[in-house]
Amino acid sequence: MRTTSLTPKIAKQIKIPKRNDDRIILHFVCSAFDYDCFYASVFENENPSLKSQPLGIKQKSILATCNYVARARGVKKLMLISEAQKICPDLILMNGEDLTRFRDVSKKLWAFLRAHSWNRRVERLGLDEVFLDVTDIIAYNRELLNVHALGTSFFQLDRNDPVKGFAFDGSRFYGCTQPDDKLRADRGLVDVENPLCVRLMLASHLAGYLRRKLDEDFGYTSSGGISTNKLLAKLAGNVNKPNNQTTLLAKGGDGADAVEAFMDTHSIRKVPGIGSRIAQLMEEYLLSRPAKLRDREGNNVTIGEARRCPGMSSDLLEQILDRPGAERGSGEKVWNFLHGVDLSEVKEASDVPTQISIEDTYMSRPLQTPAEVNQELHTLATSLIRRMRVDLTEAEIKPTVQSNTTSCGTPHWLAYPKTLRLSTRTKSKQSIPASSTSTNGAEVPNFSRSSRSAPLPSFVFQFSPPSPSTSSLPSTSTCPSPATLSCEEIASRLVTESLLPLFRRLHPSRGGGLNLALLNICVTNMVLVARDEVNSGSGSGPGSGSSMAPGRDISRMFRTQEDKLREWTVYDTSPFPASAAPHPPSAPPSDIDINTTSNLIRYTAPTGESTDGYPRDDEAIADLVMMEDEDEDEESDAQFQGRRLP
DNA sequence: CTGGGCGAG
DNA sequence: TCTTCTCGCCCAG
Repeated sequence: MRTTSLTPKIAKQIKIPKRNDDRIILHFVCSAFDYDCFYASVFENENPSLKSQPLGIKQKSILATCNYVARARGVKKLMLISEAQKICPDLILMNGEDLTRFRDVSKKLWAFLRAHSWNRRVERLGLDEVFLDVTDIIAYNRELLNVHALGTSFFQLDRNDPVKGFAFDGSRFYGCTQPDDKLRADRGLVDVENPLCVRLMLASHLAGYLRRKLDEDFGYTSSGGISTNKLLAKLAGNVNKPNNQTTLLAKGGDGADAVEAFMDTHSIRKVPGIGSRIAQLMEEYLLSRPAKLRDREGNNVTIGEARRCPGMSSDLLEQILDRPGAERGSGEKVWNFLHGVDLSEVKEASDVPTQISIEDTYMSRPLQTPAEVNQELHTLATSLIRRMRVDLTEAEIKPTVQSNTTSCGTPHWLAYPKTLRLSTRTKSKQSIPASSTSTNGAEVPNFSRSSRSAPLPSFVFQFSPPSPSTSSLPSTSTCPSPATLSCEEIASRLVTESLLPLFRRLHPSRGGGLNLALLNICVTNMVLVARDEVNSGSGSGPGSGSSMAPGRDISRMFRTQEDKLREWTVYDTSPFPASAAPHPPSAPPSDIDINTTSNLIRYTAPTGESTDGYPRDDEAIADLVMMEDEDEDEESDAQFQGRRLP
């Protein structure tokens, strides 16, 4: 069909992307093998006696993952619980539907790595993966290197403190390399004349140090990849899992391009950034072309095959991938990937997420009645409010990570989400797997989510002590705060005033037979609060912030290197004040622009009266809801308000 | 700005 | 049986 009619442009010059070796990128995967093994590791760390027993993590009716004791007994991840229990009757099952504990561990590990960065380029991917751009640290340490005493080198982790760091043997790589010619006498040795080789060697020792600390200090093993961009670092890390690292060398022992050889062994689906949709489109094209690629089982087109396909080019790929809504420039992006080139930057660490969402699925028993929906929305909304308090607020005095105490300062919001979104999915009888392609025009009505959004009312920002749910004490005992509302109270109001109107927009038909397999609620569109002079004490809402003084606010985000590393030294456990007194010992890097750190918007609080935009007027929203309600059937409203018990 | 698609784990 | 529970980016309208 469409794709097969594409013809390579013959006369056009094909540009071959050139790798850029300026950067050094590290990639870590904690408790590798697969991401959800991380879940098992978290439970094992909470309760070490589990390590010797078969442990499974369940989510709904399936086993999300299991530890290696369980795997040795034949239990597999993604198995049905019933099946797993048949195979292994003494399987210990933990519920992994609530991700809180995994998030907490993930944050801790991420904070550790972040403390070692000099440039804030520390990007999280999922809960258990992190990229670091360590170009600057490596450049600095390369200058320190004494080529005549490589064996007794010292890696400096802090520019301002020559003692902070570790000793290493600079004549060798740490961990594994790729390629790794075991027959060569110079295996693992460094070509001192080659600057890139030296930088990769240094990075291998840094990665090794960080992985050792992750293991020793936190109890999490990890795999690591070391290369010159995110793509290569990530693929390299896959080579020696779960508890080792791989440095991708530019040249093999024979001087051939090792990166290209390395890339060519992978199937295109292994490339992060080439997902199912892109891979499918590429395969449709490639498998219809050369005879060699055609009649073979499985669509495992390799990178080498795609790259060497006659006429293949950035432009051809752009055509192949062109479809309504397609990302522009993805042809060039994929063409770059095929050559081991990835121009994307490691994003800077951000203190606030761009969205927070909570969802639950009801596959085995879809929700049918509005009363059920009401009940579930309440549960979800309560979790969402709790999460907002955890992830979008900060106590005035920041707790130290080691002591793990939540200090009793007046918490304040770091950001206000502007938008609330409700998504649902109905259970469809004939859910067609993505692999089956519609042959002509008629797109498969692939069951997917639909959503509606509305402004998030500001009463959700009424404060209360941090996470009363996790405290064993009655919530009144600590940090009494004015204008305190519990998560449940806020959730109830949110359901009736915002979520139900949204739900009715999504599902105008009344009565039962809703057949919902998924509910998701999400807050997004974050507006960062300038948190300088915190308006402590007030039940701060989006309108109550004082005007900001951006200078101090930003400098606070760039604490000095000593400050950050101090968090991880054994002897100094003193908490540092969050907004310490004027503290400009080392100026923040001038090249950092707050606008590039995230796509979050800074919130400038109006100094006087409220503005026409944000913050909104609750009453107006309430009115809107009332008006909408008016043309609704009252009986059905009563159904929505009703609480149904299981 | 909204609603959907895709890609990551 | 494409499963679970997310998060982020990008697009068109």
